[in-house]
Amino acid sequence: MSHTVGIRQTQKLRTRQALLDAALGLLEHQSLSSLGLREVTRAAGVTPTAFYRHFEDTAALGVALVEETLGSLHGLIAAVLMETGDSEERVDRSVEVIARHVAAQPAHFRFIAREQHGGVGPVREAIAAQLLRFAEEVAAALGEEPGAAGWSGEDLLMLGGFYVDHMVMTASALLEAGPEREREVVRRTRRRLRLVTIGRAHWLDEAPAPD
Amino acid sequence: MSHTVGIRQTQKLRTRQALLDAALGLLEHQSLSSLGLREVTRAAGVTPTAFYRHFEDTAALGVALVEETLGSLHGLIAAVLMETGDSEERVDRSVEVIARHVAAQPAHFRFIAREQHGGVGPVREAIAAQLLRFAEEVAAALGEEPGAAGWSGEDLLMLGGFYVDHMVMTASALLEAGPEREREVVRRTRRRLRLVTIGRAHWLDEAPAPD
DNA sequence: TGTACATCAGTGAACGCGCGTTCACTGATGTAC
DNA sequence: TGTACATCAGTGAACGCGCGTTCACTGATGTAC
Repeated sequence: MSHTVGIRQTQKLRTRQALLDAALGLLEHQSLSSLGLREVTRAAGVTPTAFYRHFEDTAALGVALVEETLGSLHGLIAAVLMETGDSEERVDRSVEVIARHVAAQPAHFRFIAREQHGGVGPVREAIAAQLLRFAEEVAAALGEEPGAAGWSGEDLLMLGGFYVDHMVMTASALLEAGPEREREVVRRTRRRLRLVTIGRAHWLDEAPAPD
Repeated sequence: MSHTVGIRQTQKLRTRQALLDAALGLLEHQSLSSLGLREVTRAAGVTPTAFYRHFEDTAALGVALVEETLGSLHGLIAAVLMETGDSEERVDRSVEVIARHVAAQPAHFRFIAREQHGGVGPVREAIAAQLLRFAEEVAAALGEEPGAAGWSGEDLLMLGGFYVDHMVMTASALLEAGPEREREVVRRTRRRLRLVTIGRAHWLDEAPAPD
């Protein structure tokens, strides 16, 4: 009961991680819906039957990969947005942070970009749920800013979702571009976000009818 | 030589279309990379070997589907953007046009959204090429507007790409939402585009340093 | 128009292969006393 | 601490199945004369 961890559990978690890592590697060049169970176990160095000790099927493994990629990121973007400095600085910092994360874990983000609209329902839903949480976090962070005075909750969420969608889009574009075109993508993304920043500054002056 | 069409060619095209239609139907619930050749021919009502008379493999069929979906759309969005009326009207019209097209051919657009970042390289490239053409067309249309005086070619292309990316994003969101949440997605999309419109109006006043 | 030959879209049998899943098992780890 | 039993992560053989691709073919359509 007062066990530290347990050799058995440690080893089990190690195998589980080996399966996740092997799958992630294979998913760089294919979609989850075509990923084979045997293919994963072969790459992980275990027998096909061992797979069932960890996941019901490859879809369940996909959901676990979503958690691994996005679960630890909560709070990060919102924190950057709440840093001191003017809007432009903060936007630039955000883009930088995304670019760095994508460069550090390219396979994880490629997986998210690929499966966000992929053929495996449970994985799509897991990604959508995580991205919604991000949008809410960003909306809350934006709501703290002086410039957000007078903004409705709905508009803040619209804006938060806008930013999150662009982060995903940017991550995907960075992966597609490769290292040599990265600067170009970063530059374009900054300009797009600057456009949004300018729009935000004049939103209340030229606010639309409530529709 | 002065043949009208040729019975043989007519029938061949009919079979080819049956393969494309069958594939599109199957792709509503799976990705191209997991689509089987036999699966397609079974749904189309021909033998597996007949497939090879039309496509080298399922990737080639995917590229053909990209052409079928996006090839006929060129000029359409640009035309809407060049209509008379103020910015807000034109934006609303654009969203309407997208929503109508997506509602009319949901399977085609789901395919594009799914495969834009999917596991099949040639298809990803075909989609990227078509979307770049759209971005250039939209940029050219925007350049014609009085409000675009003073904009650099690069910024126009940035903006055109921005709009195109959002069209794809919107199409995908509409499909994910289903008919009952469609109004909500349309409303949110309009607000996002309005934000961009406001940003555009003040872009030159608050233009960034050339970086 | 009629005939003889060429073309070629689609057929059907056959192949070897890797798949997901089942089952009884092994042996190291965990637990109770 | 030592022993006897329970647990359970991973094994290895076996299964039936659908896959992509090959090949020689058929018979309707096209063409040359």
